[in-house]
Amino acid sequence: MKRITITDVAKMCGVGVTTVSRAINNHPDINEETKSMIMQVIKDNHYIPNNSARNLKRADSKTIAVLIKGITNPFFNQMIKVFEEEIQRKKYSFFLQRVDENQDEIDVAIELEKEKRLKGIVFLGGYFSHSKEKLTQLSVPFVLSTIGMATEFTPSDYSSVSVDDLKESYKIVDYLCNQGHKKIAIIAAPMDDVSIGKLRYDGYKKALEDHGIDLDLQLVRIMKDDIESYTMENGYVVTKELLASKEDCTAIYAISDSLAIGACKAIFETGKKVPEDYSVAGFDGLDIGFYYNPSITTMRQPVKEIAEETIKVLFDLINKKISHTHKIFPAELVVRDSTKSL
Amino acid sequence: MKRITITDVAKMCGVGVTTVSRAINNHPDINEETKSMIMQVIKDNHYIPNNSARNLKRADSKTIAVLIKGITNPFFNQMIKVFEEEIQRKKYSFFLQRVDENQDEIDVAIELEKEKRLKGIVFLGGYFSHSKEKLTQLSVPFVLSTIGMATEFTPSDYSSVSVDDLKESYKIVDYLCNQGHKKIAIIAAPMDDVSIGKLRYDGYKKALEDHGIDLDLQLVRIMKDDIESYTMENGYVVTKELLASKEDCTAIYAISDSLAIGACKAIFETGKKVPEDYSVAGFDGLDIGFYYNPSITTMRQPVKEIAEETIKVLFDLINKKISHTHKIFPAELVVRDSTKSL
DNA sequence: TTGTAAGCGTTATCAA
DNA sequence: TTGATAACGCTTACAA
Repeated sequence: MKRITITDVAKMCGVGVTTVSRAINNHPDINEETKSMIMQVIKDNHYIPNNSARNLKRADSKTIAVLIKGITNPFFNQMIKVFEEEIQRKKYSFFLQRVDENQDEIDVAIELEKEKRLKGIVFLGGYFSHSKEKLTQLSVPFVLSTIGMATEFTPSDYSSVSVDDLKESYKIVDYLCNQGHKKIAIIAAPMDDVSIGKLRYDGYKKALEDHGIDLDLQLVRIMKDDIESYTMENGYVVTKELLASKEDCTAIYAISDSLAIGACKAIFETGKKVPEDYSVAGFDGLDIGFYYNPSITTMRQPVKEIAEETIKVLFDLINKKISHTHKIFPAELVVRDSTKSL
Repeated sequence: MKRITITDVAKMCGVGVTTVSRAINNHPDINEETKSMIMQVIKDNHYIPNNSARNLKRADSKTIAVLIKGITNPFFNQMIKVFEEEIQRKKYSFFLQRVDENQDEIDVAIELEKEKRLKGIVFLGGYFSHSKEKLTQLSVPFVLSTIGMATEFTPSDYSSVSVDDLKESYKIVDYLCNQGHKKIAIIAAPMDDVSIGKLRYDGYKKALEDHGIDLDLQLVRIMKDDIESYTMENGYVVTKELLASKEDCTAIYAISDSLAIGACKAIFETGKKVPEDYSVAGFDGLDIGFYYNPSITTMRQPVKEIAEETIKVLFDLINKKISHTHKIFPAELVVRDSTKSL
């Protein structure tokens, strides 16, 4: 099956390629009749323009790319939907690009920017520890969404929209303490995580401190790095170990809802109950936390608002209305059935 | 920031563009020294080739695209991982393209095929009710993965790898019947679903029939079409209605695990228990089914095997080793805690 | 081992 | 309102 090009279409119609191009791209300077004639021929012959050629020639393209690291993370599911809606509402097209766990998202972004003549980029997931020099290689506006950064980084190099992971993490641990828990284990990220993993852990430490509870390193359990991070499986394996160690604790704070669910399963398997024997709390506000039995106490991130604001900031950046900004949304403590007061 | 092209690099290096191209593409006919010199210049200046130009010029490209409809479906998560591994093992590159719920996947495929000079395509999700004429517009090999088709369709137009949805669905309902259940409700797909939704429903009907149980339309509950299909929320809402209708039943068969979990939640909310008051069974074999409380009885699809075979079939097609084939894998009945015998 | 030059399929410029 | 024609940035004969 030979490929049919714009030239072929032009010949069939007995017009020049320019005219065909005009018809395709809804240019004004074209006779309505010739246009509809051309469109008919195109339809009949199933002609589809080659995007590579278009992108090559075009100077810009009204597309926003969303780069997402860890596409399996259910937390991103709802966000993607909102991104798509918002971007299309602005009459831009939306392009979702998965980036591999061990790929550099900036490299991917630069490549894509050239290929698709992007107007803007949203980064989702990952740690995002890049040098300023690297960042400046991106010549289109970009926004980090729900990628909390340790504050030592100078925030003037990029824009972001997220919750204050440290503060919100503090809140839920604070809640646990107020319920009378003193021995609170945490399922945390490996220490090389300088992003949300570190921030949530810091919030945990600070809350304990403020309640006069000494940090017990035996209760700090790190996700396995040979299992995908933040997953149910990881929470399950880590909690099994914790339980087996006979370490004394009344509550487990998992830094994601998925981890929390894995923790619950591990608890059930040892014949114990949630929350009767152990209170379990998560973070994120995933749907499954509501459907789980018991439903999971968590900090709910306002995903919809975050996603909407991300796009708003991005377009403000594109339209040069603003310089770099950092929007922080509050999370909400959702108390459900997986925690009890002592 | 001016864009830097291959010509710029060539000038900087004092060589021709061909030589630079050779360096980039690991061509053999190039002096090692000039090559490393060029690569150094490229690195220093952060030159990144424009993919649109490459794709435009290249005749073919060793890329396989996976088009997926309903990317939020957790069932696809594991498959994607396997696809990526397998494709990279064959030294091809992997491209994941999301297709919108109301987009025509064939159109997307054709466009992409031109743009990226694809070697092959995998379709995941959706109903895939396309005419033969439409199918022939695709000029590269493709395979439908886990997209069961009603058998009236002539299978000589495409290849597929999946389970026998009708047969496996029959098995789990048969199991329920053997456990003494006679009033088995089903959470099924809308009747315009001619794919797995219909097949699984047909399996249910056949199993009941073989057990001499009359089909009770009051127990056939259809997913809401204003809620995303096959989701926990949908199962939850539908089950709430079922329960409120006071219809008599002892078991609920949901045609996906996510639906089953939603069903459980609805049951809990009315103060009833699973499996004591209602047995609940799902389909797919999602991880969450294991972690849920109670763990969910389900038909586990061998996702890894299916994904691997999909790629194998695709490459056989590409290498012209075979003509269209349809591989069927057996699913496995996994009895867990959400069902009991009467 | 290297370089020149001809496309790949579009869109944009400019003249008709 | 139309149509040549020149790019866009790259790969690849072909020639050197």
